[in-house]
Amino acid sequence: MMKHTIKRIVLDAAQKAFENGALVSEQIPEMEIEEPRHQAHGDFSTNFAMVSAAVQKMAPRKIAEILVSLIETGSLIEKVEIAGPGFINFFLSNKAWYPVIDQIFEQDKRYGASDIGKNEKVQVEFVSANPTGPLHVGHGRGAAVGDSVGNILCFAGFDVQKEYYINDSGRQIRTLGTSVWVRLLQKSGKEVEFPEDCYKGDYIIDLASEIHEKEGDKFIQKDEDEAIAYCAKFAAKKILKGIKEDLSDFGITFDQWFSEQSLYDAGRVQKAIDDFKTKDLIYKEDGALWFRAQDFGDEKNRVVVRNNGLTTYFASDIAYHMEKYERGFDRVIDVWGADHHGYIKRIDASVVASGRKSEQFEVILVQLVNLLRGGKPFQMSKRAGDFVTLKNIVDEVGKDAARFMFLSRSYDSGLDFDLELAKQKNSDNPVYYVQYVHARITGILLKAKQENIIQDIDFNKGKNIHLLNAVEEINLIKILNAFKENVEKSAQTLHPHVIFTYLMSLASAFHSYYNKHKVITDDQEQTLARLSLVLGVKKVIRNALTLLGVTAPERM
RNA sequence: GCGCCUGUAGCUCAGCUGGAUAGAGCAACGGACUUCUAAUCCGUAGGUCGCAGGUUCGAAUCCUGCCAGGCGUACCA
Repeated sequence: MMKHTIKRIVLDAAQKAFENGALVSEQIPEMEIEEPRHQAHGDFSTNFAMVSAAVQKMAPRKIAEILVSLIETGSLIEKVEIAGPGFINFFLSNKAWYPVIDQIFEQDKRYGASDIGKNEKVQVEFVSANPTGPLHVGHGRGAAVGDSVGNILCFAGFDVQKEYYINDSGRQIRTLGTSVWVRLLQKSGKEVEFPEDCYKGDYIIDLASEIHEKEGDKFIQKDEDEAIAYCAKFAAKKILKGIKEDLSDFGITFDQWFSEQSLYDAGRVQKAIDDFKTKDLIYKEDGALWFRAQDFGDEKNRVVVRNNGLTTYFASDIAYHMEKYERGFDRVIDVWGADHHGYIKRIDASVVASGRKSEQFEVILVQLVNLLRGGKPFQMSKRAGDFVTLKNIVDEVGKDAARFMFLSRSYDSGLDFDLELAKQKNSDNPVYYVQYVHARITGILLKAKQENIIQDIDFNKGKNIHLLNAVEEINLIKILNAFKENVEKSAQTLHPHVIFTYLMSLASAFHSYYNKHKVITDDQEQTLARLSLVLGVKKVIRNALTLLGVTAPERM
């Protein structure tokens, strides 16, 4: 919001300059107010003079001089300088920053929230793993990203719904049933070879044991199809329950669990195909029905109904995405693993074909997780069945460390996740660095309460803010002020690691301040000012951690 | 072959809707605990931003072409 004020000042000065004839054109080209990297360049800087050079037919530095002469310095702006090729640098007075603290106290849990979303209805769909096995590390990263993106969009003023799509229909469920059934037969003492294309994990054997305990050997006599159907239903239900528990332990809840089967039951898949047929977007070839995806930018046309009469996964996905927009979402965001990237264009094609804009469909492609233990790679092969589950990870390193690690860098890059490192309770592990700030501040506030300096460790109004004059204090306030911009940037780019980076810089500034200045001193008035500042820091740390789904502990 | 992602300090990565001297953590080296939690801080050292062109007053950032790595390229899900 500070940026806004500066922009206003620049625009006013430009207008004045035009009115008194110093500038020849009233045109204002696209200009930036930015925060310079170096302190020597002030708190804010604008490239106005440079971008205006062409329009004004004047040297940038000359334009800068005209503007600077019209900008009043005084209470808020300490000084204005011209630098380099024509940057105008603004140096703010300490006083200009104090309102930030008041805002934190006033807005508390809403501090940093934005309204850029304008209540737009957005759906974020993530994880959506097949209920054929437990969630693994890759799902964990997708879950952390999807959940945080949802939180951040919500905080930025979007109307967000989080959804999990359950692929409870189709061949993989039948394969699951077969897998369990074969294990069940083996359990009953039958010599049956385990099929190559079945799920090999130990959890299949566990499921078979459960059925065996409940039902005994009764399935050996039963009709194969009937038995497999029973096993499939039993296993899928059980596995889905496990998935829900694992996600819940990971701090994730969904607004809706959407069943693929329900699309078939409601006739929506057929309806989608019929709809495309009437638009002449479907044709028959080699006994199969094809969607003209190529007409909408895909590399080739895609099958929706196979020559055996069965619909493809793509067919139900078309119906599913149509359904999303019919539910009223303006924007649909899917979080997928990078190995599905070839699928984007085809869904996009179907979305456009059904009358929506391409911009209304976005995919967050999360690159793969490379699991390590003490620097050595871990094998994760679903085929062999010896993969590391999300539950393993959460049990071993904890929810907070896992989530923070998953969000520590952009999902555009592959992630090395070292279990040994995530487990360490020291500075190698960034989650402690940040949580420690929250705990440390709580410690200070508790001490202040004990000494009767404050009534309660949480209070709702800053005191003696004007006494905050140390460089480190002003610096901290500046970072606190930047929280909202970071939320907005994170929401606009759909990148939660922006919040991670922000947290690290705030934590660093706080630890630095803590080591240099004592909060509680003999100077009562100053102590109150500093307590207000650190409580402000505490609130912002909490707000930011909440967006990432990480807890803010009172003590560690 | 084609498509998506990546290539920045010894390692892991920020910075990428163009801005002024490219940042952080780890590792290395040297310091700071009688103090509100040393799970911390301060300092030193470390870089042809994969390579080559182009656009621009200005390029790690945008465009083109190479090179390297990961992933994908089904009438599977």
